[in-house]
Amino acid sequence: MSTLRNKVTLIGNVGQEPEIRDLESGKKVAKISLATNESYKNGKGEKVTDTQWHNLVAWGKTAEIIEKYVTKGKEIAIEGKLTSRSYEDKEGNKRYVTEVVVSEILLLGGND
Amino acid sequence: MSTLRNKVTLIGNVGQEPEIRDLESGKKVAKISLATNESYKNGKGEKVTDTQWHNLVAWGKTAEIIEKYVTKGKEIAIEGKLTSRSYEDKEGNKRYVTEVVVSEILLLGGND
Amino acid sequence: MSTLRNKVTLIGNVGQEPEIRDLESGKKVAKISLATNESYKNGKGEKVTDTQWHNLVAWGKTAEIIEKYVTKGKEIAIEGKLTSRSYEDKEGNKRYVTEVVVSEILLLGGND
Amino acid sequence: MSTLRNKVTLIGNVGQEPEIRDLESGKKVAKISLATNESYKNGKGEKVTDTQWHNLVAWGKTAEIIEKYVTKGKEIAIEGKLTSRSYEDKEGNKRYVTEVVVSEILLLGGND
DNA sequence: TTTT
DNA sequence: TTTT
Repeated sequence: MSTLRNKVTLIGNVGQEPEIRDLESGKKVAKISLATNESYKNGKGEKVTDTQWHNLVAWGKTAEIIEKYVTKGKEIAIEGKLTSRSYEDKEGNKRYVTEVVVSEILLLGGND
Repeated sequence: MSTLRNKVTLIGNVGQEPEIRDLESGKKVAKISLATNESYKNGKGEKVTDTQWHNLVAWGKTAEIIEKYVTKGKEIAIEGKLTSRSYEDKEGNKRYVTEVVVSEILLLGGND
Repeated sequence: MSTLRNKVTLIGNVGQEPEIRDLESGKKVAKISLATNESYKNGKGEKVTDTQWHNLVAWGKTAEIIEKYVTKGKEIAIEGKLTSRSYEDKEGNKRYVTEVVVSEILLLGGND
Repeated sequence: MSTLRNKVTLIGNVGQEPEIRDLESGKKVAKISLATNESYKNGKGEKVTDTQWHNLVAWGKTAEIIEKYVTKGKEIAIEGKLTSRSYEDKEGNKRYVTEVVVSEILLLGGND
């Protein structure tokens, strides 16, 4: 499972309460919507903010850590892999979803 | 333009000839479809290959390097940012596209 | 100046007040001693902490940001390059120093 | 063993045949001297090459992969952690060594 | 939908 | 020398 060939690192803020689901296998899955914010001056010297939202998925042990410690607004750092999958929507159209499968998570700010 | 908050690193093979477009501004845009391959043994000891395809976009100078040196099949390493944008398709449905905006590219294999 | 070929990312705490020097050119240099902490359970189930100390150097604009915002104890994330250089000590022996030349810095915790 | 807090990624060429040692425990250790090359134009428009040499150490399974596949001159990508340790030299002076402890290795060039 |  |  090469992490060198496909690696995503994000540092940002959690947009909503993580969504936790229990699988039949006993394993957990956690989904997080993560914002990465970046602000810079544009050509006219105005401050511009660019926010990107990312879909994160975590399994097993990482999902359990998220369930326990990650809440809306928290600043976290994650490392993972970029993955895409397709599915058919209700109208039978092929849809694509891109997600970051989280392999490691770090709680920043040490506060709360 | 913080690269620390949102960073993607991919090492893989180019799936097709890069698509180059000249913008009215004189700038170039390059699009690449990149495969990252990973093989591992599954529970039964069978070798499984998982290929992820990624949409890359590059602007300006990076696009020019791609036009000159990157061809189908080439092994490259890239660094960039994970971005998503939405658009409306012909039926007026909102569609999402996730792309990696390339900030740096490395030609591997030292061949040719 | 390829960042892809030589990249270091550290998230840790600043051990002492950064050392700032003004060069004759008007440029600034900042030196930081950064601790990265990692704790894990050893074979006997005991919690072990492993702290690594890193020598960081930053130039110009990055040094100015450090002078303004970085203080002892702060949690920061940095990206940079791994470099080594040698010098002769007072006894004429060749000594080696390894430093991380910082290209980007992020102040974490958003507090203070 | 957080990889997010302390991460080094290097893509470069192996300077000499890796040095392999068998430990009493049966485990192997591999040492590699890796060059990362970077070339750029200086102020006068002259092409300058800056080569950095890095000390890599790998244990166990990674060391075995190195023993089998890595030879002088090979282009490899590695991921690891930045570590320093000190020892006393023959004259009783404290010396510092900085090494990258390799957690993952990738053979590039797909040749041989 | 977060945060500065 | 930091921090949890």
